[in-house]
Amino acid sequence: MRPTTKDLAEAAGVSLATVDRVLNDRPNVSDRSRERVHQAITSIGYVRNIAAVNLAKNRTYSFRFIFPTAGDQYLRELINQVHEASTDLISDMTDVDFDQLDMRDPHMVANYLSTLDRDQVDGVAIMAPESPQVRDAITRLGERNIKVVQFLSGQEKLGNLDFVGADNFTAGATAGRIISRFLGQISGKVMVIADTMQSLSNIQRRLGFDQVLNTCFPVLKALPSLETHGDEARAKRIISRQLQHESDVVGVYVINSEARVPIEQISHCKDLRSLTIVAHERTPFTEKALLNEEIDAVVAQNPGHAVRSALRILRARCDNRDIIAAQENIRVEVLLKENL
Amino acid sequence: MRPTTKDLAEAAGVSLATVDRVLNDRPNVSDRSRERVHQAITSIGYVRNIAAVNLAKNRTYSFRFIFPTAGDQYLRELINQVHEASTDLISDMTDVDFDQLDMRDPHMVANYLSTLDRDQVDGVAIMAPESPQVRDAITRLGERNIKVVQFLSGQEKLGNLDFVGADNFTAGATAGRIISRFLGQISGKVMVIADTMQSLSNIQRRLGFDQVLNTCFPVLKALPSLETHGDEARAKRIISRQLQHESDVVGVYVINSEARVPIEQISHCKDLRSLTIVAHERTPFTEKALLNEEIDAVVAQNPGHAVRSALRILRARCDNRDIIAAQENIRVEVLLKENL
DNA sequence: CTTGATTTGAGGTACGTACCTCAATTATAT
DNA sequence: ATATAATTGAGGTACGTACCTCAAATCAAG
Repeated sequence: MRPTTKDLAEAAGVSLATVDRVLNDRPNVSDRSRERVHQAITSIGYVRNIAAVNLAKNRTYSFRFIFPTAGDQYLRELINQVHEASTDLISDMTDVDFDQLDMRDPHMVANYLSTLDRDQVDGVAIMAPESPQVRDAITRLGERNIKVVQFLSGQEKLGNLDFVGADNFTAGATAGRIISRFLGQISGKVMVIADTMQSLSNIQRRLGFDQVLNTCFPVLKALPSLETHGDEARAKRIISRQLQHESDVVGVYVINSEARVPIEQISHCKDLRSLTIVAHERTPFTEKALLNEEIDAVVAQNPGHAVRSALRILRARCDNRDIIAAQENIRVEVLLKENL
Repeated sequence: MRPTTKDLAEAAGVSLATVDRVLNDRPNVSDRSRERVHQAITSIGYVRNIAAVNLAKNRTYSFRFIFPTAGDQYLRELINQVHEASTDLISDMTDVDFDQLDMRDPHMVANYLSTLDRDQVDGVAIMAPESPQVRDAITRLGERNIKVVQFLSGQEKLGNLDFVGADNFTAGATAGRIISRFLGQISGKVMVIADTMQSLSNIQRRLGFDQVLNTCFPVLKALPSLETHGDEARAKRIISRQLQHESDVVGVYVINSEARVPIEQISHCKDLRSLTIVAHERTPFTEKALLNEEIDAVVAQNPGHAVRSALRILRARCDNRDIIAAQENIRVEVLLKENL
């Protein structure tokens, strides 16, 4: 049988009340008593029974994901994963929900965050772009003791805020290597398409991509980023124009997670199979395109892992527990036709 | 507040005792009462409080991994992961340990399994090759109500036994696509090296590999598998002989998880960087070789995920809970220099 | 030594569920 | 209708921890 607090009290030569005071950081304990309890903990190998703690505290957890309203298939998949996590965690005294905000209005986002109440929400996972207002609002969340993790965006480590998501420089570099190795000795130009280059994630991916192409594969030239702003008409215009101007495009890299629109536009001008195309994130579209061999590889981060990781981190922060860094590291995955 | 058994009894119009009988499948409950309780469960949304259940049952879990004695770096990493999981789960009333057996002696393995006692072990994760004796012993473990998952081996679904591990056909096919795409239009022969081709996993990887090469990349020819039997001298002999006989070897595929020995042998005869090499599993050796660009890609399954997945499944089986299939699916990962 | 503050111990209740006993009620077979 | 079996309810204890109160013991300062 595992030692209990009672055994611990006995081993430390103090009363249960004192053990309780030490374990829960209550005042009025002499240094000597505290020391003796801590020694006893290691000597008899006492480990708190979490089930009993949770029961006694009768604590429930309530976490919320905050997503943008925009977004196509990948966002939908993230929301699915939140739903799944929600049903999985219900027996764990944890409620999970989400909200969607228009991230183009930082003032509104900050406003929303300032209305969050500690009585209703213990922690939030927020997928929002950098902005001073939002940053301040997040800081004030922390002051109200609402835990925050930055979710798949930002990553500009503000303070000691937790971040969940793959490293975007790595993701871009991985895309760069795949596109280059798949092209072999073929030389030419590579189109780079993004929704926006304002976002830190996209900038970092671009940096990683360029670094690999420049240092390892100088026969390839990466063109300046085209920004679609999520606008289908604009995408069509700028993509077709570039394809007319540049004669020897041999590859395409779609930086942001919603690859459907740009690649559909390219398919109107060129045979996709004649290009080497790398996109990000597994979606119904990228899956189908991989199977059709219309695109060649997808660099992805597992959305289910990301959601669960964010929740584990929030939970650990609420309990003042350490997080297992190795487990929370979101990998940059490479998906090919075969390993979907 | 969440409804408790008391609320449930009230809602169902029965006593707490009857609710308890229904929830824990005890005898002597009329169909009518059972029905009313079940209806009340859904109508008030009752969910068992797991913390309280665990506390009341005061149950501890004890799981054991069973590994081969042989093996090099990948096995060591698996053992590390078992240690980590062990410390992570200690606060979850779960003990985790492992044993190593000489898998070349199926009789001894079967014997070991037959000595396992339900009082000491609730479940085992076995990494053992197929064999009639072992299969029988596993069946008898089930009869003694010890839960079993097949771990990273076997996969010949015997009965409804759980399997943890990536699909090996997929893994081989993925290796095939990478090696072929990386070679581009280069034609030539591809060496295939394994420790043994007796193992089902290796056979399946080879099948997947051949399928991709044959159907998509006919300019490449995969040579017959070389079997090293884990013997360094033998590896040296057969590898150098093949490299002398076959003039146009352009790629190498190492099927089994311990790539160190075969690739070191190849390096004595050829410049590794002039070959396109794909191996399996992330180990200190493959990591270093990827960074040096001596090997080009690694097809891997995350050992930490695998260990945790096996433990989650064993735990779920002990509690007669369903498993979340999506979460337990071990992915075939592709590792390049950039996304290590 | 006295006074007041700090520290300690004893004992209680609570959390939600499991599991037990025993008596009371209801259903079924004869 | 009676005997027997099946079902139900009431009430208890237990799990390990948190958190509370109150009195007793110890300590520090004057």
